[in-house]
Amino acid sequence: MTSRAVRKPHTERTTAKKSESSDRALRDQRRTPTIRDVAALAGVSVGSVSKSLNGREGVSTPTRARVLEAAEQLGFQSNALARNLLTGRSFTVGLITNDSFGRFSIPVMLGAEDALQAGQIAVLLCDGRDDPIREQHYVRTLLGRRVDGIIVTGRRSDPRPPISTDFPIPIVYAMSESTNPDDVSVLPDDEGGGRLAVEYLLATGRTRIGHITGPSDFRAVRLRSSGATGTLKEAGLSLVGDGPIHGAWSEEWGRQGASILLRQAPEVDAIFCGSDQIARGVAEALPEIGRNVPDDIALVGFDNWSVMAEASRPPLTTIDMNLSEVGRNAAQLLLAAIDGRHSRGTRLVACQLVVRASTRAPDHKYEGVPSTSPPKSRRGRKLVEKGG
Amino acid sequence: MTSRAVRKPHTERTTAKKSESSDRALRDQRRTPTIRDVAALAGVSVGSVSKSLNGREGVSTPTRARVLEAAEQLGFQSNALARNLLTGRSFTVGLITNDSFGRFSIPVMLGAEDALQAGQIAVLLCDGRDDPIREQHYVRTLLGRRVDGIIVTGRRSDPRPPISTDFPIPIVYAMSESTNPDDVSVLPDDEGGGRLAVEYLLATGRTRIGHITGPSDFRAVRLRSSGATGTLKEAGLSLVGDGPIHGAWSEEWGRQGASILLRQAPEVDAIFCGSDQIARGVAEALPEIGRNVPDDIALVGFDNWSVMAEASRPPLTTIDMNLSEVGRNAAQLLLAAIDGRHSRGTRLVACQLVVRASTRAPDHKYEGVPSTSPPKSRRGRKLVEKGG
DNA sequence: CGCGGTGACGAAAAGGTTTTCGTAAAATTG
DNA sequence: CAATTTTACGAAAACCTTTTCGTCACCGCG
Repeated sequence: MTSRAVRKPHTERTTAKKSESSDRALRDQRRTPTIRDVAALAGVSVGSVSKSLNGREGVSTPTRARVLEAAEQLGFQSNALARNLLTGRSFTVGLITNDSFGRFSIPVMLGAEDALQAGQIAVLLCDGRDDPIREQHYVRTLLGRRVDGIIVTGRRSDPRPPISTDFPIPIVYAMSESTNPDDVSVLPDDEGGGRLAVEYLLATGRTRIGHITGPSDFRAVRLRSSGATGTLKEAGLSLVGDGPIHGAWSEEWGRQGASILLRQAPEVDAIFCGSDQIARGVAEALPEIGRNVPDDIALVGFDNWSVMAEASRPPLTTIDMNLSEVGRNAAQLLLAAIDGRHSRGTRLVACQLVVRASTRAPDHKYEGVPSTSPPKSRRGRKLVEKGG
Repeated sequence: MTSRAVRKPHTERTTAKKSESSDRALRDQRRTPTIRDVAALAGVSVGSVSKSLNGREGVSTPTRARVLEAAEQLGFQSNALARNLLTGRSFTVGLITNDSFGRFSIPVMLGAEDALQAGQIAVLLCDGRDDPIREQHYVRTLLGRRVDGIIVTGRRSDPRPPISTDFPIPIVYAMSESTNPDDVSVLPDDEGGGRLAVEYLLATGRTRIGHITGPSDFRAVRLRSSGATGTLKEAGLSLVGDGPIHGAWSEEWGRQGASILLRQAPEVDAIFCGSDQIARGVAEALPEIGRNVPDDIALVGFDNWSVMAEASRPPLTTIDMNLSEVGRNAAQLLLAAIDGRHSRGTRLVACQLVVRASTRAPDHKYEGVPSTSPPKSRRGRKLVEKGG
């Protein structure tokens, strides 16, 4: 370093500043080192340190090496606060969840977190608790923190009002659609899931299919039903009994629903249920009524909630909503929007059939790999422009 | 504003600057307004705006009102990045989770988020996935973002190695203890939970108690067992059969375990299970062996996982670990540490008994409110200095 | 009327980084 | 060897806010 000072008279002032900085660094060693400390230790200016550390050109190889070594030695870590202030971006997005119970939004969150962190973006977690006031508070806080975007997730029976119109940063709604058709939403394809279930039952030779599901004021319930009935219709069939049997999202309801359906339509040979919980209740009740699963009656659930589907006797064939894929897609759309590539409308993520013992076909007719329908290439790419 | 300028000649330069800033504000209206824009609109300096907005003294009432109105009009929101850079604090903590399945760490997370946001602190979410490399990466990132502290949560069978020794910011481990006794950890009181279960069974007149639980290499399993056996010992009793029966964390194992236990000890009149899943399996199997729940055999689970405990037939009496309380405590300890009030050692959060039909006492002898034992005042305040 | 005290406000620095611009040295060319 | 280009580096501005300090005006009191 001395040789440098000799070689370059104009660095004298720098050298002076350096020793001064060194003193400071010595004085309080506990302080996390700044770029100035690195500059002082390497005997260069802060500008050169910045260039070296960020791989920019305009600095010679030996200098760069010296800087890198100094940074290493000091354990220097660039202060993101300062950098973000300068760039005006925080490299952070807000994640507002409204599903405290968490069963649905957790996989979505983790999928989103995964996709975002791959883009070097951090996630600020906010639990909105379905409280609009709390949510607005979070939105304000997030704006104050200059997040680059916001993901809103939550399980709701119906589309939700948008957080705000004319918002300064991009928003993506995951698992909960905004009522504003210009907003970007990502949802599981509940209707496609219903189709998948019935297609598979038909393919395994079942024709007298019943449907026990959740409350009819859930949009997902209506979509799954319409997917199921639509597929039946195309095959010239319809649901046995008096159509979909609506009740609560519980095993208890599954047990009740089973006996109701069996009374309405004793000829039933397959039941498509609106959730794994319901399906499990049905699986428990059927043997008590004298029907065997899957030989007498095949059973398909919904959610692929493994702890339910696997613990059921027999384990449940079910529809997986690919929730983490929903989260990943939402995050990718948000990243694109942050990057200026805006989109609009609702995007559906395809569901996937997971086969377990509750539908093992009595005649083993169905040998295909059902989870490849719909084709992989369409997965998560089905874009439906709705409204507007 | 003009009157101001007249009254105070020395503000002329300011006035000039003001119009210049106004031009800038007009030029690109999309830009989020800064404190300078507010200052320009209100006709005061940025310093005065800062004082007005933060409720500091040194600014007259009319001026303050004018500033507030200007800020309102512009929708001004103070840039947290700049403020944090100045204070050196980010008012953010990192939350590293290692329980991707989420059933345990989600309530902890939400409890922590709740407590932190009450302290105006945001939460950066990181999914460590039990991968040390990934975890280290997150730690680096978090340090770069200058978080004020870190909470590490995760479900592990045993204490985990600390993230780092000699760390510049406070760390609290929640639901997973650090092997370093100087670190701060918050855990549910599994042993106390075991005591609670057996105390209640004894109080309802059961004396021939069996124990079916999870894998013995889980620390929680050993603690729950020892709580149970300890309480029995104090009553001059011991577990029936050959002691704790270990198996998997599944309903399937519960079913198997039930028949094993019944073979070992046909006289059993109560079973304490290591999880609700196991208990539910037991509840399913017992009637098939000809034993009624709760009349012949009382059943207590662990976790209070409502979807399991309530769907079981009969619904399960169980032990609630107060997980969100664990999270809240962890957050409060972290806030205290950030505030300079450091602590050390492991803190246990008391469990709580939740009574449902699986233990309804045949003689209705037990009428107390069991969930008040241990006393509320002790909840979450039991501090155990371990190690060192 | 003059003096001191007080209150209101502006100017400026600080916080750590990136980026631009200017300058000096080195390298290249004729 | 002179002239020109290239390269390397330092200085300084910019990002936005908070806080301190200095200054000016006004009020009250002697």
